[in-house]
Amino acid sequence: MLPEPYDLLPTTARQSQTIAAGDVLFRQGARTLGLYVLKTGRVHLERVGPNGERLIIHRATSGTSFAEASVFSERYHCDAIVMDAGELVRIDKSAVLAAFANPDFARAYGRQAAQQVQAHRQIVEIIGIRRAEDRVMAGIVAGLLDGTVVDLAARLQLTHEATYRALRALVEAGRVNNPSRGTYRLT
Amino acid sequence: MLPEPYDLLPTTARQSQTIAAGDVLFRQGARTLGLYVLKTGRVHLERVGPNGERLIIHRATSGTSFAEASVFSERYHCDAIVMDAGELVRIDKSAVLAAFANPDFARAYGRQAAQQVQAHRQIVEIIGIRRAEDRVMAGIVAGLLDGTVVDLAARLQLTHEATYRALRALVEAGRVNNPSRGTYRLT
DNA sequence: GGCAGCATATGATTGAAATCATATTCCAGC
DNA sequence: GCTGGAATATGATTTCAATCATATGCTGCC
Repeated sequence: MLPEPYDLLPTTARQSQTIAAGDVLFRQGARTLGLYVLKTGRVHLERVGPNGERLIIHRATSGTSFAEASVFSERYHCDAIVMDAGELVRIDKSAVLAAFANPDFARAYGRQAAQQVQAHRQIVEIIGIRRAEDRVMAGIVAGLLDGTVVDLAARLQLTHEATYRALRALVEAGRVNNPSRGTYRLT
Repeated sequence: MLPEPYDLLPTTARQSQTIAAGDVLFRQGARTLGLYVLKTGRVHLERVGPNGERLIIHRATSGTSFAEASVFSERYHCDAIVMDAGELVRIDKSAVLAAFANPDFARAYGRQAAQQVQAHRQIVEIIGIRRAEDRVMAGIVAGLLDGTVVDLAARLQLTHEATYRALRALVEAGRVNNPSRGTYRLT
């Protein structure tokens, strides 16, 4: 099943496809087809700077959508390149635009988008915390430690070494529990 | 005039108010009234962690909206505290929810939200760049240097000193032009 | 016109996270 | 049940941004 709000769209609006590493889903300047929901694998969105630098815009991970803004645009503004093989669903631009006439879809979209914006703002604030220990603590408080420590480290823009060290310091300070290897929770 | 998409709402949905430093716009747990558009001043959104830590969720700046997700929620999930005096507009939750029945509003909302999500993802990617020089370069390529260097530094989560040094290095490397004191642009 | 405050700018020192290295545990797949 | 790869974990070293310090230019305002 697709994540909200795209589960409300007719099945005709979706198109599943498998992707292999190196595949290019779209190129900067190409006509927009719609957005994507990544089931498995990894996809990078990249843009080439004026002097030829490759600038990563976004790294899409399993279970998330990307290129949502393409629904409102004529052309893609970046390249989408598959890093790891997997599966995705393409969702028709026209179907999404049409669905905005349905208030239920519109509200579901709005809710989802507003929550995502909020989550991103919080991430930016947390990443702005300089001390690794404080940053990891904030990340845990924000509920970012749902998967592995390696995942947490990536979300916090820290190396996993720094994250492990911060976790140990937090455990030693009694602010975090470490009931078993690899599991940490708030005291 | 209000930023998109709130300019499409009836004027009855808005309520202007002046705010003073220290004012509390809402508290965590309070019934939601709606979202806010900050005209001038500064507002912090904060949440108290389980162990009493104050965690800043977001720092709203002039011209931006905040608490958008409250439209879809019964209770505010954080505190909103005025840091610097200014003016804002409160926008009724019910008016926004009703407006989603208007496809024009819904699409404008969707477009705005999708673009904001995209911008935030890019910021997160850029902030993840370790070397100050590369980070500043990416920031410039992304068009983040529209105001002062101090503003750029804040957006990049760098100190302004590090940002100035990076800019000088980029100028010396011929990657950035510094036609006059305080102005930098891509070569 | 002078003063306060902020942006610009850069040098010296410090500190903390990145990097490099290494070991163990866990799990999936053969 | 073995093997390879990833997560967990921690130590040693290096690097580079933060911090502290200082100076100048610019702007608004009293």
